[in-house]
Amino acid sequence: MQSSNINASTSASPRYALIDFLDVGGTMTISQEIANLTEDSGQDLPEENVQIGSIQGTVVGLRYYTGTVNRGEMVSLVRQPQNPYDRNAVMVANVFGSQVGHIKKELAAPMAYIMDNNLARVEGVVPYGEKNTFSMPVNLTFWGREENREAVHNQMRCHGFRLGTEFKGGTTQTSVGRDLLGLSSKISAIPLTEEELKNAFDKLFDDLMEDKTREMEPAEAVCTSLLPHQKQALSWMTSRENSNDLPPFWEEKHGLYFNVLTNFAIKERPEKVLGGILADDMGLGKTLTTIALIVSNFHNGKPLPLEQCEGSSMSSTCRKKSTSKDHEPVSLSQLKRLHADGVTADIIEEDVPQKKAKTTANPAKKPADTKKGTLTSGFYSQEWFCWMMWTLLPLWSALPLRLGLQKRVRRRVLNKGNSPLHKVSWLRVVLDEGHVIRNPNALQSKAVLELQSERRWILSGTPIQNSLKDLFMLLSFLKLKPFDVKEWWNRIIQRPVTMGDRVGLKNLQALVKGITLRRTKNSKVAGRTLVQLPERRVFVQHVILSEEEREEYEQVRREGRKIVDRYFEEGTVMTNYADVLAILVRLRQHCCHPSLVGKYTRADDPGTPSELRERLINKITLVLNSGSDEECAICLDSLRQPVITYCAHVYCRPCICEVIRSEKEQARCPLCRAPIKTKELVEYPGEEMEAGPATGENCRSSSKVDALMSNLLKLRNEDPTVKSLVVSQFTRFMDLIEVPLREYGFSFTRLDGSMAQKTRAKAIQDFQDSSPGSPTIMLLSLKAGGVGLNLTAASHVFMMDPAWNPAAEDQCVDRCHRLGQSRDVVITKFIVKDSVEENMVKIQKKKQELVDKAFGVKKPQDLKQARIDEIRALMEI
DNA sequence: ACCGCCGGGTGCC
DNA sequence: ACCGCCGGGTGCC
Repeated sequence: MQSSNINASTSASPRYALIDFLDVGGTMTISQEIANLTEDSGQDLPEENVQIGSIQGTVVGLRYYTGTVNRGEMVSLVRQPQNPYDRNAVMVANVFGSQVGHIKKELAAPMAYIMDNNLARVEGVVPYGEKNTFSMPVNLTFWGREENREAVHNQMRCHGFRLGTEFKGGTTQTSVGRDLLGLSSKISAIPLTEEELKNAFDKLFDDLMEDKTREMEPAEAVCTSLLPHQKQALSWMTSRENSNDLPPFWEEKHGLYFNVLTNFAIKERPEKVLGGILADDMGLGKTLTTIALIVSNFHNGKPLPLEQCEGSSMSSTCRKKSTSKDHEPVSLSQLKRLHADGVTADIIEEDVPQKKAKTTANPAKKPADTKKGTLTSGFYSQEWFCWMMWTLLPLWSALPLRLGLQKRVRRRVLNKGNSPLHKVSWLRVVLDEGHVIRNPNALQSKAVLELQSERRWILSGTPIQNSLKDLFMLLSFLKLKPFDVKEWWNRIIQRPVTMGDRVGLKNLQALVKGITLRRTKNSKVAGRTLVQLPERRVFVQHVILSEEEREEYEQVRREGRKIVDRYFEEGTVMTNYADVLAILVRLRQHCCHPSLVGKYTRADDPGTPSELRERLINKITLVLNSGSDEECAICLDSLRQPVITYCAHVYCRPCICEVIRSEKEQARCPLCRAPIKTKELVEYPGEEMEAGPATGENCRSSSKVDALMSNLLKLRNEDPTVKSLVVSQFTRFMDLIEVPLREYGFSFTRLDGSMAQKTRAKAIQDFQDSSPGSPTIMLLSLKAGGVGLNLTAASHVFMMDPAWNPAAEDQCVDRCHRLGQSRDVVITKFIVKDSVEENMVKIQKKKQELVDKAFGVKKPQDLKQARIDEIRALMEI
């Protein structure tokens, strides 16, 4: 190709980020459990959605602002405490955030009080007068907790206003939404029953594939051939990226742009929404399809120009592959080298736009083009990404190498606003396993929303995990206006739908359909299911404890019960939830192997009262030994020099000390905002503990280990080539299992969260190797068995201990029960009889039923009660 | 007239 | 704003 082509393509901002959130879906860590608890106490709970009253007010100052509204359109009310003319000022803004005016000051006074004290949220609708020059009426509705009703009414009365229930004359109804079904208003006024709503939710993401069946061939550089459904996805994704159409639900009408869902109109053409949600079921090849998209759809629908690679340490490889017809895959060692001296270096060394690449391994090719902040010179991280992925295609099993990169990216992204990733105008940002951004409070979610990009994709098999709320962040990331702002999402979709509003539900369905492609393994293309996987059978094997084990178990249970009983008496179960979980972990560990339960040595610490210290050490020990590779919430890496704060959150010592150093006296815990001090950090006693049970005790077996071994020996007798995964949540349990594996001469590998990427990749490669003498067993920590991992060499899975989250187990099994698996997969779950494990299984089932029943409409008090009931059931109280 | 009334200037918060 | 409000001009009928 001529150099002019290179110019054209490079100046067109060739950038990608494929951001992988790998640690999803694994076991829940204790802190995650707690985070989930608090997550549910958000402000949009039904109990806070009581209508307190309504009143008509006045919007003034219209002539000073550009924001306009339509008849019946919603407006938002925003406090302006810093307003120099009136500290009670309440600003009125339209759906697009443009200011329309202010609330008249007499009314703003009581409103300010109510809003500032969180007595109620106020929502506005303009009933008429939208064309007025100076002021317009606004119907204000106050929403809040029942207990604040009196206070709100009083405050309004003090200022001479009386809140009513209805607006006289005119419509209370906003003109939001089109009656898509053509239902008469009578029918649509009948709210949906809970049952109907549940059904609708179940089906919300069912087979969103009609009209999306056109296939597209990927660019030549994609060496793996795509399945028909993948070609369809590629075609759909390409059309979503290249479309010059208005974003979903927008229409042009006499020079104005209307949103058919909301009836909102604006003069300016709404920004394009290029991208969407690829929500295919696990194992259908979402990532592969996306990589095909990256390679096939660059600018103007043309493939990525491979010549860009020229001059880099990778160029020879890339060019050879792209020009010659035989797409011989690069070797693993080549990839490793690239990983080591190319990409990693680029990302670490802040290669920022407008600057030349400094990395010696990647000499800059052209001077930087500083226009529009785009980046043309040298080999910056983003180009490296696409090259890495391209070269990886024929070598799909080398995926973990790529994943190693993603972790760095994730950490980078978190360095909010300041990260090199935030300074780049990306062509495309893809969130692999994008549902993890569903918590809007999480730093990673906030950071990801800040990324500048032309095209955005979310890949997720489970776009909605718990409730409708989960969808909000996804729309927010996709910048699908106005749903990227919480208030509008709540008012237009979430509240109407949870209150059973039919039009709201129709709108939601249209919304999802317009931006989502989803197929399941059972979806049919031309009468055939997409993926024909071998069978998958699950057996539960009950394990009976030996007399000695039973005695020990009962003792631990009695001790735990004593503590939990006390919490119940005090009514402090929820405040001591972490403690209760800790006790449960001990019991679960006992079911696996008695010596799993850590004992700690008490060291003197003059700074901390011994009782507190004991409790804290207890907690940190459990966190670290839960087998779930707890991360430090600051650096997001595995914990190094772990310490626990008085508020019971665990961080790396250097990380938390840095926080305290920079914030000084104001230092607060990043997770709970409790004040923290350096001298109030309690260390993990560490090594002595690890060494503790390593002697003598380890030689002892356990009933569960025995049960596993007899299974493994039987299998080996029947067929010595059969490979198995042995999965546990406790890495130290895996240590203990290694002993008899060696004793019986099994060749095995191991994969857990603490392993470096290099050893990880090696372990996977060894295991997947089918040559004689290769390992037949892989010890796999549940957490490490995350998305993307390919372990199809195994046809047997032994789940050593039940997880709280059955989905995590399923996902782990999917590592081997996926494309490429030729044998039937047999899953054996070991459950200790008459133990906390049996109770866990019962709760898992019950929980599933509950979730099915109350999807999206669960009440928080029920949830809290459910947790307490769970604890009761687990502890048999 | 320390008022009323008139009519011009003016205008969110 | 085809309003309200302000403050200056003005003043019997």
